[in-house]
Amino acid sequence: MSENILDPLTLFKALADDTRLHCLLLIAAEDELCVCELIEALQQAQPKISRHLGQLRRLGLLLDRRQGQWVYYRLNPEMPEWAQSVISSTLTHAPASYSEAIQRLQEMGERPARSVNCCSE
Amino acid sequence: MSENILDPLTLFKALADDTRLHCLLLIAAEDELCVCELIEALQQAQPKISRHLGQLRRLGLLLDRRQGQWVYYRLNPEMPEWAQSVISSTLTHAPASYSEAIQRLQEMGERPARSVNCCSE
DNA sequence: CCCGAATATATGAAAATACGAATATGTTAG
DNA sequence: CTAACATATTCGTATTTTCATATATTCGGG
Repeated sequence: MSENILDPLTLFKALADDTRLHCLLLIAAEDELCVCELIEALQQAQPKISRHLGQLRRLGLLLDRRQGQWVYYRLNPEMPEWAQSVISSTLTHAPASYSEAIQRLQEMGERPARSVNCCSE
Repeated sequence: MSENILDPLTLFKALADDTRLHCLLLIAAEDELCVCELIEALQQAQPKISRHLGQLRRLGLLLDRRQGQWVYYRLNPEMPEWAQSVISSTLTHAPASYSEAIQRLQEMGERPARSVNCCSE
């Protein structure tokens, strides 16, 4: 089941939704984010965020790991190079709504501490 | 009217359809193609091709020019750099269906002659 | 001026997709 | 075990997108 090769159409369909695109860009910029951080950054309902993250995971774009009660999502390092290139090209454009989300992240009070990337904050 | 700035979500929605994606990739690879060539290459109905090309043109991704009875489409050179980068990264991946379309193009008998890029065939 | 070829657009109907609400699962603390 | 919190899933519906068909437009030739 694992290695469904990602084709361009599938990638672009995945990126063709505002919530999914923002999640991916934020995660690409921050390396790893948990669901509650994305909820805060994007000001969207929890089931909505979760549903889209699940979709991105099933497509092979994201990996998740559970740490205690939190689930962290990160880019799948096995994503094809061209796809990573698409994402990073997009990241350089940084639409306004994206910066606002980043700022909300930084202003967010008690962000759950990572035990692996220790010493964030 | 003219310079609606292209944002990532709009681009990805435009690329999230098989017909539009193939048209864009083929045009990106061949510099310029007319509608009848795309019809042959993609084996799709004329109104279908035309509708999607019109959409790509309205979004500012393509430019068209009429030469006699034919209408030629090419990439809009004013497209933002990040968007061009997205397209060219994708082009390097070249899914199977894409090569088949290219081949159909080459096997196509009487392709309309360009007067500007003169001397094709 | 009329005809045929190439291309564009309009019109519903069908299919795909996204959403909110309710609910389920899993984790930690007590 | 139970309460409380974080996250996931299901379901019915509303919205969006696509398609096929029919019709319009533009161009070149007779």
